[in-house]
Amino acid sequence: MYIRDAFLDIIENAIRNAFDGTVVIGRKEIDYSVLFPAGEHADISSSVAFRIAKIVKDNPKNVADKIIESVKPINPIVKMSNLNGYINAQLDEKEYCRMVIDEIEKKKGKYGNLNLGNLKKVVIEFPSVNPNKPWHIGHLRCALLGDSISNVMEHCNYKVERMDYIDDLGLQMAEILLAIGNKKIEKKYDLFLGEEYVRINTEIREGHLESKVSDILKKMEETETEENRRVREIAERCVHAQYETAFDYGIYHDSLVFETDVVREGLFNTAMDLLKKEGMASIRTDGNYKGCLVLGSKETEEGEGKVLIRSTGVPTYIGKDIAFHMWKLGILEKKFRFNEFIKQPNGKIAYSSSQNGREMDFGGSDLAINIIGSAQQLNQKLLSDSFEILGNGRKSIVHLAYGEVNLKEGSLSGRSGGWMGSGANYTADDLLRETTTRIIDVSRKNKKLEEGKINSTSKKVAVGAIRFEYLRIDPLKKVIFEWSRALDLESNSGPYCMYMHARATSIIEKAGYTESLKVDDYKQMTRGYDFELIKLLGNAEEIVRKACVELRPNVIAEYLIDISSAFSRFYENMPVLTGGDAMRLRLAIVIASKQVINNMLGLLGIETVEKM
RNA sequence: GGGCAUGUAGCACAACUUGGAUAGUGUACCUGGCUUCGGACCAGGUGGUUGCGGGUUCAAAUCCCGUCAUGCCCGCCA
Repeated sequence: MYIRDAFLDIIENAIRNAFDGTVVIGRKEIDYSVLFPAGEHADISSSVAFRIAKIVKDNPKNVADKIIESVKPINPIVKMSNLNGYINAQLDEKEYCRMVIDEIEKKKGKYGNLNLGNLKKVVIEFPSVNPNKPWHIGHLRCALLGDSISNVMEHCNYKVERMDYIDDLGLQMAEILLAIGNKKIEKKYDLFLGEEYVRINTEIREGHLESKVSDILKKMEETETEENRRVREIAERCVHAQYETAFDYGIYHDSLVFETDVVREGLFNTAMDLLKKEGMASIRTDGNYKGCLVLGSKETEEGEGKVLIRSTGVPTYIGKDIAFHMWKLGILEKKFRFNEFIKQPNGKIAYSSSQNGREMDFGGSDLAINIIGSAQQLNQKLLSDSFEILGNGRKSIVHLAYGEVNLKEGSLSGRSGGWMGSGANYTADDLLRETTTRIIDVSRKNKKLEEGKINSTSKKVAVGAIRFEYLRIDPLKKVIFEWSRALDLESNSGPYCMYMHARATSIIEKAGYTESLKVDDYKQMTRGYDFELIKLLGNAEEIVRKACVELRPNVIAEYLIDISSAFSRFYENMPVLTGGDAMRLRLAIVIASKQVINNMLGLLGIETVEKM
């Protein structure tokens, strides 16, 4: 960030001096005029003269000249020039290289971090998959986005809580109860449930099972029934199975909230009472919604609004969601209690809401980010609108409406079995298995790893490949999944970046260094491939900021491609070990590059390897 | 009918929030490079009416208006 700031300082001062304070232009506006041109023109540039030209009614070229005349360059900016009105600055490559390398050396794993959050708490909810099926490749997109955005926000100094919401009530669970009976389980539990769910839905479509389902549903929604107890048990067991998948991909959580607890803990009723008191919900006395509690004031038109409690007294999904968010955003006095749910491979315990747990420091934030598919846009809009009122403008819900994943053949429906394939299924488990197999083949051919390490390394590379392939795309875009693309390991890929990291490692090892080395001679620095790389490495903070503010990890993926290919060009063209006088400097650049690639991959949740 | 999102080389993406210099990257296709720190690599080339039509501007993929196409949503389902 400092190069941008240094440049802004210079320009801001120069404008003040050049126009004796008669031109009023905000720092923000100057900031927006900054660009990093691709060509030879400049290392950093500003188009602010065009804007000022309009104010002072002069032509941009004259204005730029005037500004440049009053410039006092500060290191590492050494030369300013005017080209057709653009104010171009040149950096001293030796000085700038020293600054960037020192900074990376100083901050190491924290290089690229910045303070945007001031430790403000944010609850990030993902992927909230129903506990009756395995995660498919669409759920995986949600989970990876949530996980990566959590990483990024943590590195921007937010206090992040990774939350999962488990809908263990509702129709789909009643159907599962009916489907599985006392069947023997011979495969992974989530897959077993998923297949049974598809089977029973075929039967429901063809037969007369509706009344059976609604009987179960009714009993399930009552507390203290066998069905109620059993459904929770199935849900927990299913989530445990789903989390095996999550852990394979390096996805972790802090807290899980089960829908049964939203209702059971009395939290739902408290929430609805509060809504009534605030005049935001009312019981309808006639019309279609007669006898229902409806979101919307008494004056709301007939037929408008959303049902929160049905005339039968059973809460709706949206009703429970609102209650849940009132807790999430600390609007309710009433609290959930939590118990240990599972110890995760990263060493942290995930806690779940539980009848007999204890109160813990979950929820109660001012900011909630929901990573939920675009299909839920309307509900999410209702939610965030409600909370603008409820929270007096201090509470906000941000819905990241990511585009859903589909197949060429159609949707990945859980109910009709769109996620089931002929050879492999479109599950997250199968995707990882297929990708790992593919990577083991490549690894064998390369003969860089001893046989005993091929499997574990290839799994890491596979996770990197998949995570990168998902995260490199703008969250809002819809995705059509294809095996051929998923299994592609070439340039714009995770393995490519991981490969460059491994290459860097191997160069450093060959040079006989393990840690860092001190460089005091930057004379060998040129304006070639070395400087192109250094300029990129210097931009990390800018990139992380953008990714955080926009909730778009793809910004980081894009950056990784840039650094990795610049690094590749650098070491292909500027030999390190045989670099003579330049050897130490080049080695330092390799060490710095390795660090930045490692940090940025880390934000995407990709673990680096030393060899592959 | 109303709302939201998307539309950029054959294919997959970036640049759009904040207008700025020749619209970037990968794949595919064509050409070249391993006795060299690791070829999951590098160098060069072909390929673009930024869906379409207007407008604003010194300057539009980017902003505004209109229009077309695609997907999703609009239930006392979740």
